[in-house]
Amino acid sequence: MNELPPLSRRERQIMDLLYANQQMSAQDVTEQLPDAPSYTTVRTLMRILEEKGHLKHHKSGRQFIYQPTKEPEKVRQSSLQHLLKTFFSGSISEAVATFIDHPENKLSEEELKELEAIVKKAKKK
Amino acid sequence: MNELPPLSRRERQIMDLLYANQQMSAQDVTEQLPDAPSYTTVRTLMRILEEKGHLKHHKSGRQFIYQPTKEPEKVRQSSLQHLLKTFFSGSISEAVATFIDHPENKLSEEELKELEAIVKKAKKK
DNA sequence: TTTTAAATGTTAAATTTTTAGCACTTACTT
DNA sequence: AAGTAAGTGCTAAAAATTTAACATTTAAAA
Repeated sequence: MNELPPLSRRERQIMDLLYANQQMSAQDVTEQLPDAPSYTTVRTLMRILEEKGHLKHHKSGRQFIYQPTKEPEKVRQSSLQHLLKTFFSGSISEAVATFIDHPENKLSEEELKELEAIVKKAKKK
Repeated sequence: MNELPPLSRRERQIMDLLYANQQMSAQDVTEQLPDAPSYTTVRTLMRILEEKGHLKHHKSGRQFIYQPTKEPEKVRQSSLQHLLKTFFSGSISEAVATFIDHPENKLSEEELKELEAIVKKAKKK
């Protein structure tokens, strides 16, 4: 299973929003979509995404609340892999280095602690 | 400047290859493209990408060698940002954690060292 | 319970993307 | 220098994507 064919431009934009927000109505998506088309259009696209198996929905009041079907963990993992392969020679540390290079991105206290823990744990092996 | 409209499916696939490989002929791309169409088709797409300003080329013998126009550093940065925002609540450490969770991804000696250095440097501030 | 506003269902046109054929050019080979 | 294989230029059809109008249903309000 898995290995659905790649998404179109709009489909990708919509799925990205859904992954970031966990669950959204067509309304929500319409509001957040860059260069948004009409509400009707967004609904059509989301219905298609559901037909293709990328989204599912349940009802809340009279509206449909959509969410991604695939396990977030797996999608995160494979998206990260793809990014690393495409832009960072597959190296996670190179990605972190790039992140920090950017002046706007400072590590929060919390993130720093978490990174330290990760490094410590990895060193044990 | 910047802010070119989002790429189509095939365009995205091709640009990803170009970012991963720095420079490629249409031949190279045709070989590596998933579910590849004909060589002629790939050439057309790359010409379009050049027209849109995403690629440039120079000649080598009789063939065109293409490469991305935008500064790799900027593209890396913004792709990483987008991924973090979409899948990791914007947190780089969460991404690293996810990376490590996956059994196949162990940190190489080198990567571990680099991560340590990054953490150390960040702690100074 | 009736009304009504807000949702979904259905359908189809417009546009963009994707595809590739054929003509032409050009750098190698002999 | 002529021939040829390997490339590019140009063009257009086919397919997929993107768009949205209009009809219908449905839950909430009066």
